[in-house]
Amino acid sequence: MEPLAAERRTQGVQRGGRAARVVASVVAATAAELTRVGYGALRIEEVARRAGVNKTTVYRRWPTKAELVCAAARALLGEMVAPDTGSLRGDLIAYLWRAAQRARDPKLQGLLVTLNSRLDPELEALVQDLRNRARQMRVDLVRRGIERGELPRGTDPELVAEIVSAPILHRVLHLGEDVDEAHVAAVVDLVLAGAAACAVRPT
Amino acid sequence: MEPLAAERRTQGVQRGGRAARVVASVVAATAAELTRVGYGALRIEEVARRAGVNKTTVYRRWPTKAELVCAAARALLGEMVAPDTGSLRGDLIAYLWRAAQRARDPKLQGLLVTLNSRLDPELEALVQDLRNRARQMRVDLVRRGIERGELPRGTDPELVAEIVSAPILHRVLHLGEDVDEAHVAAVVDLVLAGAAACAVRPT
DNA sequence: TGTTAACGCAACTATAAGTTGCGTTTTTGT
DNA sequence: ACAAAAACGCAACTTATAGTTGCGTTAACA
Repeated sequence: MEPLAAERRTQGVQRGGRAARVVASVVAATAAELTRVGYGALRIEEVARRAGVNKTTVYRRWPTKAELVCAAARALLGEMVAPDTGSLRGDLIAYLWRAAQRARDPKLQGLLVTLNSRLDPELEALVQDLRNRARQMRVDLVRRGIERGELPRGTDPELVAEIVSAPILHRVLHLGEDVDEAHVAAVVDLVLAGAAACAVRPT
Repeated sequence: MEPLAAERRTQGVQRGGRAARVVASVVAATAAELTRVGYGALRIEEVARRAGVNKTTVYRRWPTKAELVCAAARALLGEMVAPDTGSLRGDLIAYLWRAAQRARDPKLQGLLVTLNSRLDPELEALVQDLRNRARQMRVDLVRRGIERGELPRGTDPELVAEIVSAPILHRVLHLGEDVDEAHVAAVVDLVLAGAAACAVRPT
């Protein structure tokens, strides 16, 4: 029984060989071109030229534009590791600041804009998965803070996680504006104060 | 001195005549096609077919895809009127609930996704303008609440406006998820409680 | 009612997408 | 080391869509 083509495409690439070099350069070129011209105007031939390979090579490994962009996203968007500073306030500031930093990385700019643009149903599944992981990490941070007694029992961790992260994510992902660490801290402090005073109950 | 072509394109169309009908049907078809296939795959010829006109008619009035989408956005995205319920809490809930409702309108779906996707620099100016107006309206609501004494003096109205609106806008515009009125109220209540307890000073 | 602007239609050019066949190079397995 | 298999480069090709042009026709307005 031979391995499926889909597996060979993304995993079965030999480490360090020619194939690995091709994949790496095409992925980098895809991200660069996405930043330069965006998804709609992304031309496979130009990606190939920029990567120093023939366009048939790109077409054979990634038959569609969506698969190419998915591969680039998987390769360049590594998992975030959960912070653990000892306090909820520190964890939230650390997490949101790192998330903001990453979102401002010029190399990831076009890729993130593309993923947030609902351009292809095939990209949506990947985006959903990435978002769910990140969201779960945020909720877990808040839940841990509640268990530590930093917020009242009965506080809804999902609501707090959403309210504290949305202002930062909305700025950097949606508006494309920058944030500084003081702003992150101001948001976290206001929301934590609200949660402490409010004690919203999960429905 | 004859009127500029650009003015004739969007304004000088005679009321009720054939031209007005053409503009209206093309604008509607553009929005519908944006919802169906998105900006990247938007084909002028298909818009024309759907609008019941010839493609040359569309090309003559709107030479580029971006101008066509801009015109559709201007025609379909009317100004929001500021709420005035007497209380800051009521104003914020009313504003955010209406904004969420509008963002969920199926006819506007594709248009809003397009405007949020940074697909064309020509669209960005329009988007910036729309966003700035909306943002200013939210800040004014909060500022009025502070002047009424509903929040402490020294509260930063821009920070509060951002934190209270981002969770809702992030959900409906960025994530494409739905919100109910109870959720809007929960967000507003938590943020107002935080602002009351925090009294962040503008820098 | 005549003048003008807008529209419909058909044909055209140009560009990009995507495919195929074949020879060459690299990797892999023994 | 050497044969088999996989991946790559190259050139040529088909197809599809974008966008333009010229000309005859229709509808609005004074």
